[in-house]
Amino acid sequence: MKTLIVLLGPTGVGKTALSLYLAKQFQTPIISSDSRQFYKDLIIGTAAPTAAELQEIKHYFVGTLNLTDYYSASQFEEDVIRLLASLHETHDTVLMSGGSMMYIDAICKGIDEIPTIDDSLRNNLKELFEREGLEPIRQRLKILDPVFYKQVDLQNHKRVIHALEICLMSGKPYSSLRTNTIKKRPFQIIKIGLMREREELYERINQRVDTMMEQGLLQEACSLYPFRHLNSLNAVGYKELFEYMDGNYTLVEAVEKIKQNTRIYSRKQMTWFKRDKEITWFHPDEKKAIINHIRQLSDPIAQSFS
RNA sequence: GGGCAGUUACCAGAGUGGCCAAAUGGAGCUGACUGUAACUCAGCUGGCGUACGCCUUCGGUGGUUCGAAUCCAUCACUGCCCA
Repeated sequence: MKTLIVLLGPTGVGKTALSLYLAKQFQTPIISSDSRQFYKDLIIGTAAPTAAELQEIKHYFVGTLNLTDYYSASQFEEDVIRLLASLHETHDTVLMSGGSMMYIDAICKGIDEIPTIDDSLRNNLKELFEREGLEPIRQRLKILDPVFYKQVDLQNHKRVIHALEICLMSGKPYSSLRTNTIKKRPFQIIKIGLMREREELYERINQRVDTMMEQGLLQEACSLYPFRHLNSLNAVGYKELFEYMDGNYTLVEAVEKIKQNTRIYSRKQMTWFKRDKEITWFHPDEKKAIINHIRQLSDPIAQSFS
């Protein structure tokens, strides 16, 4: 039985370090499921694996995208599933590591078929929203997809607009495309969650931000300033420094904001992961226990005894 | 030493007699989330209780009043100005 180990957890918990360790133990390459490490220009701010680490272990999906590239959880699903099919020919076990919740779910559970939205349609609705607010968009959604209209959070403009986009793009109600089926994968999935005491996690996050600044995060952000409006740069660590460059924050305030927003992000990740009952949780230091757990689940002989 | 301004919940900051456990923002906490998701959105945030509610708060103390965060006196502290 082929296996995919999914290593996940909040940002700063220590996924990268452990992923390198597990990759060596199990002789596997690493697939990144960190949606911001995909971009080749986001290095310091995403705490991407170092050049040395990338050389030591083969990584996929690290630094493969341009900032202007369109990408989505659905494309990630397609790309990773195809990649896994070929990796599994030579590896029984493959490791995926990262904290992007929806991207992880796209691999483990699959995501429904939904048309990709044209730029022109996207821009039209964006303009409408900026000009007249959300209400006209809600009203159109109510007509085109009354079912979803009842389910959405009507305050959440991103969801409301997107739902309407899909209705217009596909000519069908969005709700009719939402099948919510979990796709069967031709491999076994072992989900390992990493967790630390909150205080410990926050300390690591704060410290990591300081380290990023020492490594030149400000310069990295400076060079990306011209691209600040791209979605890929709507990311913690960059947007705060852009605010500083605009004169809205002092540098000290910006750094403090990065720390805060990283902590908030880590909490959102935990909220998402908490409801996934397939995850087995460990402290990152429990290497032996993690290895045993994986061996037990992936080794067919051990399995027959359990 | 004299004059003026101020002291409100974790922080900032409204409120100047009843509608005040006290606006708003931030932080914190909880949660939602299937395609731009490190996005976006929601709830809670003095204590106890599911709730009607009850109890303890607005620098300290003492008053006025049916009733005070709000008025008066006084003490303490902080800031600015004059000496």
